[in-house]
Amino acid sequence: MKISTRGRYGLRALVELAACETDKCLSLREIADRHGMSENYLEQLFVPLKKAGLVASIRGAQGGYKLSRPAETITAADILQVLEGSLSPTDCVDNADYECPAATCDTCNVKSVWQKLYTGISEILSTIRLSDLVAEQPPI
Amino acid sequence: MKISTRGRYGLRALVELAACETDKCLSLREIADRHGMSENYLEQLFVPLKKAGLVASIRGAQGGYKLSRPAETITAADILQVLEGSLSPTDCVDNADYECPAATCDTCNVKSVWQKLYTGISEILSTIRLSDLVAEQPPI
DNA sequence: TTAATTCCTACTAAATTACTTGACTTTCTC
DNA sequence: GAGAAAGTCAAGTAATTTAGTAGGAATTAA
Repeated sequence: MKISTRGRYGLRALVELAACETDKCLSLREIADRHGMSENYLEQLFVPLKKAGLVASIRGAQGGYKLSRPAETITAADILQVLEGSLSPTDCVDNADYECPAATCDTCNVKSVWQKLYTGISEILSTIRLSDLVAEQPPI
Repeated sequence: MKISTRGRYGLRALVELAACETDKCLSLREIADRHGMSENYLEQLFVPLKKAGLVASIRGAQGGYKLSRPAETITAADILQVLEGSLSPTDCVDNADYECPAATCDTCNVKSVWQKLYTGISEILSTIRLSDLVAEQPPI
């Protein structure tokens, strides 16, 4: 039940973008250097983030990434959902195609646990906005 | 952010024990057969469960395992904590020995997210008692 | 005595994670 | 127009974790 570096790096990177002046963009190199991350690895995380419409890229020199929506409208749930694949603690509570071997024989006695956990995790993360995280940050 | 089979199998197995008559014990073979689990694998999960004082074993023929406390006093948090190692989504919020590389240079801007998530997960899971799960179960 | 069971140790195949490498494309600046 | 600074794309890979398997020793009810 650990968040992987994908989620951790991605969230930190997007807070960085959110903390930036409006319409200024940051290069992955800058973010990676500042946080001690691998630039190439971070690059891979930005592919799905861009595809999900959370960030926009500017190519070429002096280019980089910026948020594609206001920081108030992007939550930790949005980001982690994209980078971790899903917020659910098991496949059985969010993947319609998943066939639980236990479900067929009435032996799964704990699905309600995963359901409650999923709901709770989703609620918590969707109340956390990037703008909140920027506000928490100590001034540099 | 997925619960592994350790946690899933272990929780299901303990609900099974909780559903059993008081002071009767169940063998791992019975549980494993009923749930389509590997008996040897399940056996490995019961080592830490026993060490944590959640189950007691009876050796020899007609032996097995039973809960070592009433089902009302054992929560999903107790079990998952033991089997998953911890309920925290990152090492930085529960492991005092963990040194976050970001913390030293004030670049970690998201610790509050993991802290809130950890608190939420712990709260949810600690309100779920084995006795609740047994009560939910359809009668066989 | 035998069969059922826990206990214990070791091994292993597959998947996942966290990268690295390198070539290619776009665009700003000089 | 050249060169450098970026994003884009496709592979490869070492280390770790996961989910088991395998097999024997110790214990105990019948």
